[in-house]
Amino acid sequence: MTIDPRSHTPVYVQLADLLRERIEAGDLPAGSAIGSETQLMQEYGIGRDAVRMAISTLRSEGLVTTNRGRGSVVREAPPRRRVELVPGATVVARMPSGTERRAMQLDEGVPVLEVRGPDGGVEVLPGDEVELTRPA
Amino acid sequence: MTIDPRSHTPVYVQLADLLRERIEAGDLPAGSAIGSETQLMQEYGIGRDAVRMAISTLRSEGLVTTNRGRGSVVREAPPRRRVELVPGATVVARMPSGTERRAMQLDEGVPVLEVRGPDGGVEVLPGDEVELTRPA
DNA sequence: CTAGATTTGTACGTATGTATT
DNA sequence: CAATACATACGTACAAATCTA
Repeated sequence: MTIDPRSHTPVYVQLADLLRERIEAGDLPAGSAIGSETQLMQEYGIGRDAVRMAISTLRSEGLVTTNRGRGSVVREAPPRRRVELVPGATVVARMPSGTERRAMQLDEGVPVLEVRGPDGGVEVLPGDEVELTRPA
Repeated sequence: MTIDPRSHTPVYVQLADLLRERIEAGDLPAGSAIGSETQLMQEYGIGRDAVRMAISTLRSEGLVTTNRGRGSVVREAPPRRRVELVPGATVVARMPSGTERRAMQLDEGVPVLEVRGPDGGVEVLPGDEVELTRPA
């Protein structure tokens, strides 16, 4: 699979799709590097903008994490703990605000679960560490 | 509140924080325009990159939606329908993949709820249209 | 420990395409 | 048709964090 600069689909979308496939196929396992910006630029003959936008897309999908000076690696999702939803509770999923995300130390592309108990109390849980359950 | 280009916090983060505050304070109600890129560039004396990165941040938080030729407006969240979590079900929240997002016509910054029933069947729900409930 | 190379982050510029008004 | 507005994509430059020799 390669990239066609004359396609109607943007170059950065093509690169994002390509990398996403490789990740979901297990070709790029969790923790492995996806290549530096310079490498990807040269490998596909595209500009830095396109590379950065592709990586940004994958970051916002929670597929990779990026660190300055180190590069981007396929994200390793933390183990999920089961949280039982108590009777009378309601839940909504949403993205955290910037300050919220920094405070909870969430990676980009990780939603939160807002659980409202029957007493009206609200609890905000990291969406990548939790699996909600209703016991049988 | 204004923007300081010499601050250690990046200009685009400052602008995103500023606009987020105005949105959450109700100063910019749902449906209202946040101003064009050119307007924001001139108003704060910053470059187009900084403006676009700030808006991109808010988009990925689900706070605004952007349309080509029209501009960015504060996002109006659709009404949530209550979905009862059946006994024995489990739920995780995650971001949709690019193809998934396009197929479900989800705005940027909107997570999905992946509900696994006791029979093993999986259902993916739009995170902005659903409120999960466990009846009392 | 230091110096340099690598890598991403921020910020600017230009140009062109596409959708809406 | 023209003006406006965002999208894509290229370029440059410098800063900051990390890694390596």
